[in-house]
Amino acid sequence: MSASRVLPEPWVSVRDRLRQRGLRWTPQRRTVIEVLAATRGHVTGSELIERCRAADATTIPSTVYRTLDVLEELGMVRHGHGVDGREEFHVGPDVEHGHLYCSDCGGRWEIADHAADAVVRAFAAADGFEVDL
Amino acid sequence: MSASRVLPEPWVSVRDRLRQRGLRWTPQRRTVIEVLAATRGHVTGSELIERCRAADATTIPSTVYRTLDVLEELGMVRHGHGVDGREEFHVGPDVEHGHLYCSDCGGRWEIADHAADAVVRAFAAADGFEVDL
DNA sequence: CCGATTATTGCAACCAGTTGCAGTAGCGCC
DNA sequence: GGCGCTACTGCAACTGGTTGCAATAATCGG
Repeated sequence: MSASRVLPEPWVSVRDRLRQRGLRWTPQRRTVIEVLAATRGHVTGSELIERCRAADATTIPSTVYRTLDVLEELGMVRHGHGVDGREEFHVGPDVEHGHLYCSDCGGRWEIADHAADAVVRAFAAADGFEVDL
Repeated sequence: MSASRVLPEPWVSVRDRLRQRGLRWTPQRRTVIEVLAATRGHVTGSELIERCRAADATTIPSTVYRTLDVLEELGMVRHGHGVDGREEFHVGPDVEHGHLYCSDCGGRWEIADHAADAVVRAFAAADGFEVDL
């Protein structure tokens, strides 16, 4: 239970990918990555920090955010901003996707693939833009 | 020059529209509205505050934000969040529009009308959603 | 295994924005 | 013109997130 489990798939390679880039594998990064590995879908910055603190009480916000920056560069997460402007992270390597927010109930849906396609095509047709959701 | 000029079109009526709703016309709101009236397109929250302070050094942030909330309810402004998650206000009564951000240069374009149309239609066709940009 | 290099951490100060509260002051009514 | 109701202001504390800097500690080469 308390023994260190092996990280699930996309995450096992992170350590080596960091080192290949001359970056370092630290206990703090390990904590963040373990939390992310146990997370699916979306998290806000502060949720993430809370969970990290649960795993290691000495966790410090700025370190978490900086780690997330690095992980984003590796393509392991993607960040965006919710309706309220708060930081939100998509734990990937997920498919690219967009969101739809319901102005009545505040809920959120992911944009269905075929709709996303249609949108991308719409922009391409209209202005020649290439869209990266 | 320093005499109080009459506010330009969409703004003249604000005072009365406020009163109709039981809201009040205060010097602070006047300042914000004058600044907005002199603004076209987009502003961030802090830009707005800076400009208000230039007009009246006693301006206080929370008052500005609260005034913006009220004005949003009147439909005079719309707020959203830039790529960096910072508050951004569209000074209206403008047409509805969306934005496209260039991931290479960081620039922003407004979404052309016909493209916006296409997007709205795409969602309607895909899921029956009604889109409010 | 040790020492040098330098990425990373922890901290503290700061920016943008929000919120609760007590005092102030618009506005409608007489 | 004065009164009362209550919306609004100013403040201070707080949330979420970012940044500069000195100290720390991964990692690499020998």
